Amino acid sequence: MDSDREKLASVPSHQITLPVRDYDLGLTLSSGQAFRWQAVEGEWEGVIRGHWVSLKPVPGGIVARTARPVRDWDWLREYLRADEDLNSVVSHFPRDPAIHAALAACPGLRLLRQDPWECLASFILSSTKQIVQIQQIVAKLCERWGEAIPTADGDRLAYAFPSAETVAALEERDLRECKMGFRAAYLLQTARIIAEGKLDLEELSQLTVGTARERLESLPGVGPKIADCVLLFGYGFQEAFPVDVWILKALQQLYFPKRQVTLRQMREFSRGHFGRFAGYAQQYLFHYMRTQNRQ
DNA sequence: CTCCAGGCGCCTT
DNA sequence: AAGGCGCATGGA
Repeated sequence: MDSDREKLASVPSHQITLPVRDYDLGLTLSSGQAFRWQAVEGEWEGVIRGHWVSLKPVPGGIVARTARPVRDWDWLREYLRADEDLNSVVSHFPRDPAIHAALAACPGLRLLRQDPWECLASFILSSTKQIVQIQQIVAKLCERWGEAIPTADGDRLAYAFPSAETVAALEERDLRECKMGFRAAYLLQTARIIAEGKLDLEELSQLTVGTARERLESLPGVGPKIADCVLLFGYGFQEAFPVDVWILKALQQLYFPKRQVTLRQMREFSRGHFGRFAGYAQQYLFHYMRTQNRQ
């Protein structure tokens, strides 16, 4: 019986159902950690490590459809962190009113585990841009310079995220065509450093979070905030706590309503206060602030 | 029209 | 160490 199931599971297929709970797929994919997801008729279409995939929430799980038959679905489980137990993460949060409100405001919000290069490049492009605009820039970059890949419906194509080597071979004006402005030079220089092997992105996952952060911050266009985003969303260093303008507002308003606190002091405070899964707490506070601000 | 956006690098104190 | 400013671009 079990061996039959093994055999069935290893047969290449265009579809799989991943069992998950406490998982708001739409909220997670549109929460500003990844920039390539599009809502199409109740499903979410995107590209993960060169696989076009469509995801649909169903009771008790997520149904994934691909263009080509797939034997090993680990890339998808890893990306969605499908095996992570949200309750055990939340149990490590500090018990304060701010976290409580943020948790209540966005149940089922998750962290993704993205490809490090795509994550790094995307967040280099994120500085002083709104999420919608980052999505547009990344879409242009992929359409213009990414490899064309098949989708589930015949003639329509999707595009992979261009590799560091591909970007490194371009000129700055090629990148500026994608409307990324002054970020073009940063992306190009960073791509060349990686393509030349001067920094090994694969190796970073084996370092301590502090050393990995130092390496990332040595790249042009990568400061503390972007480094923390890459550590959190691309490598799964769950203690990383990106501090951007929204989080600054959130911490100021929720934890220091009486006195003005500098960005540096906020980084200091967040390191001590939020614990092992600080990155998850950050994502909840970030999204909480964004939704509050909408009205 | 002005203001600001999931910042960073460089230049002053 | 800490603060101010310019940087491209587009949406509100």
